[in-house]
Amino acid sequence: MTETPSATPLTLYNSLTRSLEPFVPVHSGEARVYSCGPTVYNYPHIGNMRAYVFADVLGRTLSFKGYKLTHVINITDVGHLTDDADAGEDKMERMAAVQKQSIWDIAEHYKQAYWADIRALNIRQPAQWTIATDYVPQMVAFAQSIAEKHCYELDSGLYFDVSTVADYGRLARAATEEGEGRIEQVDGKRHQADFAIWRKTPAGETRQMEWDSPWGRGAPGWHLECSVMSGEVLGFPFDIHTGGIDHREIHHPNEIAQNQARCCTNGLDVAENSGAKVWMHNNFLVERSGKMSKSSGEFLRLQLLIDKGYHPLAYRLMCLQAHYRSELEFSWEGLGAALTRLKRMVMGVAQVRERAGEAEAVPGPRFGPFLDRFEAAISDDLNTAVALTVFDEVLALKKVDAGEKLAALAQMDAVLGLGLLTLDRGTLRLRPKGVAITEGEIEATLAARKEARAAKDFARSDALRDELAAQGVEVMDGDPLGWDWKLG
RNA sequence: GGCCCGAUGGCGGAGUGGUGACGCGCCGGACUGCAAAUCCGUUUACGCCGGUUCGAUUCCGGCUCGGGCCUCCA
Repeated sequence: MTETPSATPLTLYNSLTRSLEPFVPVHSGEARVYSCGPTVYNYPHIGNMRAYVFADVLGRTLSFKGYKLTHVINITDVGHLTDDADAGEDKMERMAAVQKQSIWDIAEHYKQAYWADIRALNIRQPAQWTIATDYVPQMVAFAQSIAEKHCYELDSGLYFDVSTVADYGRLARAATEEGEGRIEQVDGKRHQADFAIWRKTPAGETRQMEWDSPWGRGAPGWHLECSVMSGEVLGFPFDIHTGGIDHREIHHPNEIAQNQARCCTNGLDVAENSGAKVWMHNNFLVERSGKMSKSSGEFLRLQLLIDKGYHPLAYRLMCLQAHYRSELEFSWEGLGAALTRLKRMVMGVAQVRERAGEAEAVPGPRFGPFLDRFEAAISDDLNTAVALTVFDEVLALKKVDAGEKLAALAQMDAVLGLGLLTLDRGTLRLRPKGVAITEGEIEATLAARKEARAAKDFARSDALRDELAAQGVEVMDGDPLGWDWKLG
């Protein structure tokens, strides 16, 4: 019997070719990944966070496969307009006006909120966070380098002529011509798809964020930022560029066009010409009541789930149960299901930990086939849903060495990122925001109930249990914790 | 109008040309004073109509329904 000695090759879906491709790093043994991060003009909603859970699993998988990972996530704090007609307001400027704060304060506040969510979801820190406003000089330089051959100037700014690069829009699979004329046109644009590289501050106005440039005072275009930051930090071409599936239509095709111009290449027949070899996009988290849209006003924040008593890692598990390229249906019921599963996993691992003791161990041959299947699943375009089932199978194995089992579980959790080796049941018991009862009161009532039970006064003990239930506390005699919050 | 995607059991969600993943729920059992928690076991599916095939949920065509993008969004 030959154990599979060689690791399963990593296969990833490349949006540019719309096909699964074996991962071949640009630099041997390395993986350089750039992920489109948030525009920090508002809180992220849980759908936004799915993109970072996805990017995190990708990064963890690359690490698991032995690649030296360099991951960069950007923070956009300027230039992202409220619409794509190059005529809208800057999102940052608008929120600053609404909240009567400086744009810098807005950026800082929402950046911190985003980072809090990143931590709560056990998303690993990237090698570098790039902040757009830190790269303005480089953006100007980038723009200058492509201006002559690929851009033209209008009163409102410097525009990129999409006809100057081959295969514009191939990523989106969109026709470049026609157009229903449904978006507001900017006077003078040569092609509907042309986009702003530099937006001039209108005469007589002053923006909170503006810089000098050869085209006058103004701000960089949104698409320019990602081309500049990814190229600066990772170098063209780098391995993988990730983002939400919505970016596949506009933002990334524009980024690719800029990269083609910058690299002085033309056609996209050679993947390197797009700046990144592989473009990956996660699908949306959807909610039946409508799309998860910020502009619709209300949206689900991670903090809301926490306030209701759902541990954030239950949301991460919910994401992992589905493939990143599939739409995922959000519901409270589904989130509750994930929390229940997470609790059981955590309890199972805790038992293994107890029996394993302190001894370090490595998984023996008994675990080989399982770990192979785990790796095969994760290597198959990140099939976390199947990988999870392998984890569960290993957890359920009887009569195996606890230390070895723990080591096997640890290897898998390093990819899943659920923190299963450090979490305990108590940590998952989040206090819902709405409840008034204190834990001291709960303990007191539980003590009284214990006495009643000892005295076989079941009427009283049941009454006390009902009393707790009415306040959102569920009594569980056979559970190590003894009680838990009831979720609405 | 244009481009694209999907349709799997109560819910979510994998996957496959032929032995019906998995999770949660339900049901049964163990445990419990009774419950809950936990553990064990069990149940239900592949939108409709054709075609290819020895055989299709899986491939092809049509239909119906749903969704996304084309306008800010991960």
